[in-house]
Amino acid sequence: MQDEDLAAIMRALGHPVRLSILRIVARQERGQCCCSDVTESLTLAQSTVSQHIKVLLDAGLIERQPKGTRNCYILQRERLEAVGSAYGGLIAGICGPAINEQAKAG
Amino acid sequence: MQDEDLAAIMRALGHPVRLSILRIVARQERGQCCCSDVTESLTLAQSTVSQHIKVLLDAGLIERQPKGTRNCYILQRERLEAVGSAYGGLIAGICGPAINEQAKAG
DNA sequence: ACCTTTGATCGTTGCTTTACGATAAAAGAT
DNA sequence: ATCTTTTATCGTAAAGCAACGATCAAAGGT
Repeated sequence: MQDEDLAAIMRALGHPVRLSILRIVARQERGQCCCSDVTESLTLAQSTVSQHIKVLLDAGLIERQPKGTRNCYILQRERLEAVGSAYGGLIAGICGPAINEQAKAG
Repeated sequence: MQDEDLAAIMRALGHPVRLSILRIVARQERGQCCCSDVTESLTLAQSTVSQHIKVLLDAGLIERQPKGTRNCYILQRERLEAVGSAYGGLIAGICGPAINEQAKAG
């Protein structure tokens, strides 16, 4: 994963409300999924929640699934885990091989 | 680590230039450290770089170390790794126990 | 004592984000 | 066919961010 992509995802994760939304989506996933559920759990206007959801959608962290009159969302677990790996890679490339600076060049 | 803190750090990591700065700091750490080094490696004004550095400082991802007329920066490896763990915890709490929704309540 | 280097900070400009209410479209219910 | 529910989108205001040049303070060099 490229720096720009990782940064974009980090930005998407960089708001406490959006972390909450991820948790809410995860929690309710097996019963119904949600969206007005999310709005109920947060003291925010529906339009605001919808906007946050869009950010998560654009980052590929959740997926939309129309279901009748409502839109359900499901976690993109693989993507969430890929972000973890990408970050791990960044850290490894930063914290590990910092011992010899030539490592990057060679 | 709390959601708000994690989100704040994510936001700090949410800009490609700042990821680059982390890399540059890591690379040069053992020789001199840097700062004008960073500015040289990036096609950005010194003030802009300084601003990005401040964001990383405030997030606790690097540390300042005055050295004569220049300011050197060093990675806060533990913090970077703590972020990885915190994210891992988030993922685990989200991707794992989503199978039974009662887990969170009980 | 003076000049230079380094780098933080200030002030500004333009863009993006966050929050809101209002509106509109799609699906279901009556 | 009409009404309701759900939710995305629009428009907007306020706050925040990213980039810049200019400036100022601190440390070293001459």
